[in-house]
Amino acid sequence: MSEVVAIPVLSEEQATARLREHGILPTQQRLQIAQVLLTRDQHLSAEQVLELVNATGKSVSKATVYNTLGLFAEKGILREVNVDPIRAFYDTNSSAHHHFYNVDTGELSDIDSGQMPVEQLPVAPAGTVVDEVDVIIRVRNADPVKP
Amino acid sequence: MSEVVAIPVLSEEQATARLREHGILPTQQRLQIAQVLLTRDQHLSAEQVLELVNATGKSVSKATVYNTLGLFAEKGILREVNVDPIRAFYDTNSSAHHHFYNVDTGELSDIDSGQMPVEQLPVAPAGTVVDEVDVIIRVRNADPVKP
DNA sequence: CTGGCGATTTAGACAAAGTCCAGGCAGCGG
DNA sequence: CCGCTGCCTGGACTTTGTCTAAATCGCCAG
Repeated sequence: MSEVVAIPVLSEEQATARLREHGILPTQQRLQIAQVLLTRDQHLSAEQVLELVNATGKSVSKATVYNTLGLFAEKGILREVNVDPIRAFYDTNSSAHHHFYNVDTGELSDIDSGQMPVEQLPVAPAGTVVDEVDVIIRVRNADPVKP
Repeated sequence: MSEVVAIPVLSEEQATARLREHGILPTQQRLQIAQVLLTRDQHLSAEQVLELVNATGKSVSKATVYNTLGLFAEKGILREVNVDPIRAFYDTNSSAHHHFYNVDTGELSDIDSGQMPVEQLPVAPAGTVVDEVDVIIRVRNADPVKP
C-alpha cells in the first residue's frame, strides 16, 4: 500500500484571510497552494510546491503553480530567492532577512535578523530606486579532518 | 555586407600568464575564452561568452564554454553571480565586491567596495564554513513622474 | 434563477539554459 | 615515434519555466 504522510495544512479560513489581506482573490487552487505553503517558514522550489500540493490529493496544474507563486511573490506573501541558477526558491518568511546557502547540500536557511547588522546602503545608480536587498552567505560543509 | 565589430582581446601572452597563475593548463580554447573575457571588468552570461568567442572567428563549442567558465570560477579567475534564476552571470572582477541588479533591464553593475561597509558576519550553521558573501541590491527604474 | 463576461485554470506544446556522452584529437613523457 | 591522459566536440538529452487555446469558474445584473 502507499505510504500515508501527514502534510500539515493551514485551515481554509486562515488561508483565505491571508490572501485577502494581500488583495488576492482566493480561488480554489490558490487556497490549495496557500494552505500547504503558509503553515511554517520554509524554502521551496516551484517543483517541490507542485509535488507537495498534489500529495494532498487535490491536484493543481504546473502552470497554475508557477502563476500563483509569481503572484504571491508580487503581492508580498512570498519572497523569491535566487541562489541557484537552475531553479528559484520561494521563502514563506516574507519579512526582511537574509540567507545561508549550503553549496554542498543545497540547503537554504534563514539568518536571524539580529545577527546581521543593518548595513548602510550605497546610492543606487542614477534613475533607479532600491527595491530589495538580498544577502546570501554561501557556506560549505567543514572538512571533518584536515592534515 | 556584414558589420565588422572590433572585439578587444588580451594578448596571448597575458592570457597564458593569467591562466598559469591560477594553475590552469592553457589550451587553445581556454586561451580563446580568456582573451575575450579578461580584457576588462564585465558581467556576461554563458551564452554571451559563446557568441563573443565565436564572433572572433575561432569557434569553441558550447560544452567547452560551459566547462571552461565553471573551471575559471572554481579557480578564482571569475566569479559566478546568481541574480536571475534562468541564467548565470560570470563576473570578471573576482575581487570581493557586491552588485546592483536592475530588474527592469537585467543590467548588473558593481558596487564600489568603499560604499558598502564591511558588515559583521553572523556565525555559520554548525558544521559549515563561510565560502563567500554575495550582496545583491535589486533596483528598479525610477518612475519619471509620480502624481 | 439564468445569462453573460472577464478572470482563472488546464494540458500539453514549446523554449531556453545547461549537462552528458561517445568518439576523436592533442600534446607531452618516455 | 608511441601511447596515455586529459581536452574538445556535436548532438542528444534533461530540467525549469513559459505560452497558448480552450474549458471552466465566480459573480453580478436582470
